[in-house]
Amino acid sequence: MKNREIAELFERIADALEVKGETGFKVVAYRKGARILQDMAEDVEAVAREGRLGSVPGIGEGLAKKIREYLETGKMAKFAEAMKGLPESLLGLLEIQGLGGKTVHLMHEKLGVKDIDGLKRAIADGSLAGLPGMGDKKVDNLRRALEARERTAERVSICEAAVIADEVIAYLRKAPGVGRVSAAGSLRRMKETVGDIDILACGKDGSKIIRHFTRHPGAVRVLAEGGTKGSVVIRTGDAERQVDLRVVAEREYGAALLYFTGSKAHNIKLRGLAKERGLKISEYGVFKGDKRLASREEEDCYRVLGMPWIPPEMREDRGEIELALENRLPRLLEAADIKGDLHVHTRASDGDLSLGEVAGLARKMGYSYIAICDHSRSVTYARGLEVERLAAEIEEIEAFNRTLRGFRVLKGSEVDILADGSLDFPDKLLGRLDFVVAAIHSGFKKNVTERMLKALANPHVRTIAHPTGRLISRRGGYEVDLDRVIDGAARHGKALELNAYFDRLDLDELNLKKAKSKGVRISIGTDTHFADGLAMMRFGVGIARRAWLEKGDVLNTLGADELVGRTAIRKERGKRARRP
DNA sequence: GCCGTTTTCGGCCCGACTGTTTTCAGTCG
Repeated sequence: MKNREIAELFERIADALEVKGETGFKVVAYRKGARILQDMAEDVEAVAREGRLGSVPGIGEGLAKKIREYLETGKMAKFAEAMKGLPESLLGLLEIQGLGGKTVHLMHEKLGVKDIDGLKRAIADGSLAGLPGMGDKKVDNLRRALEARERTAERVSICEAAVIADEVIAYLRKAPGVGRVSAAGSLRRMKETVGDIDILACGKDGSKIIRHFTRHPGAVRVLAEGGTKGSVVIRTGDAERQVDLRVVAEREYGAALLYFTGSKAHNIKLRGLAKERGLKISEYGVFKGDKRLASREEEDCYRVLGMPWIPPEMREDRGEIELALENRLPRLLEAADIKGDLHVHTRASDGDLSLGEVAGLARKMGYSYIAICDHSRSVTYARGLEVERLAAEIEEIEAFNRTLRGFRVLKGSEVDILADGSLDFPDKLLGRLDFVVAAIHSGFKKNVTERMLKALANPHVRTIAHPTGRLISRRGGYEVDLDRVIDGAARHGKALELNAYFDRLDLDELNLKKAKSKGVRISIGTDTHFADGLAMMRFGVGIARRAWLEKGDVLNTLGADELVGRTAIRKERGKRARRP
């Protein structure tokens, strides 16, 4: 799939044009094209082959031609042309806060700055300050931006962002005269990683609330402290994270929340739509001339634009506005729909908790079941269970279940898919289980696709855990042809997992969309190993919502009887089929 | 470069902030 490659090229063309001073709408068009390609669940090659490039909104004649050229020749003449005379390293300067195309162009032209080191030298020897429009403060800000860049990660995991935001929001609720408080930005949209942490509050006296905010005990630096906006750097562990707060009047809360939640592309589409109708939309409301039509609630703003409220997770300009206008938005999966967790470890393998402890926590979450899926014998580093230990665990769970009412522990396993695609336990043992998750933990480059397909064909397997194996902060994942795995799951009527652990979130939103389009159900499991792990479900649900999954797409919205009953029925069918 | 039951040319989201200016450009979200 070349979607990302081509998106990257368009992105760099946009950067190069910007640095060459060709700002404006051409640059925007390339950036938009890049985003569309990245968001596209379909393989751009297939779309091009079927002659459908022209019908993708945002891809016109020009971009379509360049895409075809790249697919056919592996090259894009426009890219070479745009990069002519520009060192590649120059484009990296655009990532520095406060540096845009104009300034980078000027620095390159007048001072011969080519990269970050060149910029540092130009700051140090004073030549930068000599540029027109460049004063002491700008130079100083750039110096600080360079320092900050070395200290803070570009994006943080949604989990880390949520923990910080939850804490700061709780703290802000104690501010004098504060009204509603909410996370905004990509955190509210539940993106798998988050840039800055954005928080919105309302209240009569913005300055007082912001002063309270900048006095947060974890704040190591205050970047801004005004009447409507505050910005601090908060230290968590060894990292520093920027948290921005905006305070608006209560009557503007909805419009401001809509605006600060984004995404930018969603906002732009909405504003264009408003304009077509003679309206104007800003963070202060939806206006007709000077008349404010809506601003208090997000719902009001959407309503005067002729559509129902759009869930934040959908706000990416991926067709949600068009659907909303036709009143055809899907009813997304909700946290309350989840009846159990389908991937949980205990102390028997590498978890921290006993069976009783994890079941107790699950009950507190309001679940009616969990599936205990400890590792199998080959995963020695995780104390994988031998046959006898799994048999013992099965008996332990059965005995435990007899003591319970209104809750059930499902007997499961995260059984390893071995190098030859066979499973780490014999079928007879797997047949005693309620829920079998198959997974790869070794041989990431060895026939992964074939092994997964073979596992999916086993009648006892219900789902494949973390099907790409990526770890967001650490590694890309297995060498796997996921399209074939999705097709295999569809063929065998099996599910695929959405692993809700924050560093996995695997399948990701694009692959979830693909799976849904093929009719493949998704099992959401937290893969929990410790007490806080079950709560990761919120991220799984968030990503599922970003992929537009509905209740019916997700396996663990079923009750335990239905879930296990289906297994039993399938096994029965399998047996009958095998008997001539 | 994209787009169009107003348009095939002339539009293309909106406002705030900052720092540099003496009326505005650049950048950001």
